Amino acid sequence: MRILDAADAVFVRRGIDGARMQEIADRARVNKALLHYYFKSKAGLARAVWLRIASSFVPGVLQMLGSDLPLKDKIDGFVNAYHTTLTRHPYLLAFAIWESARRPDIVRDFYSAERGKAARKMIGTLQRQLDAQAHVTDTPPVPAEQFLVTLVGSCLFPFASRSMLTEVLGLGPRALKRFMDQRRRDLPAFLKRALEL
Amino acid sequence: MRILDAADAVFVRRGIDGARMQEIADRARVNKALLHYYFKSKAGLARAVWLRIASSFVPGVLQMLGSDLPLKDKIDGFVNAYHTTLTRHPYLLAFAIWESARRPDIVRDFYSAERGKAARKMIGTLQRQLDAQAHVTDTPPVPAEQFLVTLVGSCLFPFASRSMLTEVLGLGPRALKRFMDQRRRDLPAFLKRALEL
DNA sequence: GTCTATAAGCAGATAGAC
DNA sequence: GTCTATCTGCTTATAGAC
Repeated sequence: MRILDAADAVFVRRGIDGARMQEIADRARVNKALLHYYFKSKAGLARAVWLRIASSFVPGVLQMLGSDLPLKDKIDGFVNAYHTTLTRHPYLLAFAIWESARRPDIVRDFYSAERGKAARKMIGTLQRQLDAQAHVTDTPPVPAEQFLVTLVGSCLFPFASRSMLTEVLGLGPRALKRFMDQRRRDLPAFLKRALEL
Repeated sequence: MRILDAADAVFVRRGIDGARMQEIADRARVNKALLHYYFKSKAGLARAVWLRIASSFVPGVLQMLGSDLPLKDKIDGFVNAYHTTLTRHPYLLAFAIWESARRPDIVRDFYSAERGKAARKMIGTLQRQLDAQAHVTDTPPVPAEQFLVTLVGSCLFPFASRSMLTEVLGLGPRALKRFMDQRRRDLPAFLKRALEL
């Protein structure tokens, strides 16, 4: 739908507060009145956009992590998947972080009962794999929740903090791309090393 | 200064676009006109707040990372420092991520020539320590930039994504606190394990 | 369903008294 | 320096024609 695509682009770049209905209308080549006709209010449109984004970026990965793939393949799969999509959508993660912090209810809105249950089950599967690995290496097991957060954080964070990154590391656009390409290769190895995988 | 404190609180919670000069004035117990008298415009006030925040949260840590402390102590120090300050300022990181993504110039504004140089020097020190460690373990050296991003990302990310975290993991406030306390203890160990420190 | 026109309210900014 | 009062422009939202 043209309106949702336009709204997505504008909300993600400007934030819900910074977005203007007029800009969305222009981009969708309709007029403001039509936005209200379909979505009632700016908040309604923002909600629709948010749910669409979450639906397209979260469930697939949750399912993959909950599958019976070997742990190392999950790490590779996760890093590759988000490197691909977040490279294509550079503003998306900062938007998701900000709006989810500002309006926690829109997150709860998305994690309905079923999705929450699926997530819990995914954690269980991950934990069994980590326990098995701990058995092999004869070390204390790593809690699945902690590992998940480390994986997600170390993988996603650079996409959320690009401008801070480029300044601290002093990278131009070219060097930044090289850095991220290297990261896609090296991060999985680093994480596996911590697990002695 | 009362105005800056009030502006800080309001901007961090609502974002620059979502903040209202009236709310800042009320909180500072002055009137809107005075805000403009001191800071000229909303943008000017936001800039002042941003620089104050960055000055108080970044340089100390950069210096610590560039010191000649042993690598393991730096990891501990980093994780402890940010767990303390971000627990005290729960909205701060999401705000920093969002505004730095939306207005990259305010980041460049802060990383003036000297600070950029200090950061580069810090990376150099870190790299020497990682090289030495690679020599000890007889493994390929970890690039300092990559390690830094992994450290920062895995440590900071949960503070930026609290609401998503609690939903995916299904944690209440109590359980979340336990999770973060455990993380403060376990994350340094996990990272050291990857470096075989 | 899609448009034009406009209402109603609010936010940032300034003038000017004290 | 600090206040009250006010201006100006913009933004969401609706009314109503087609």
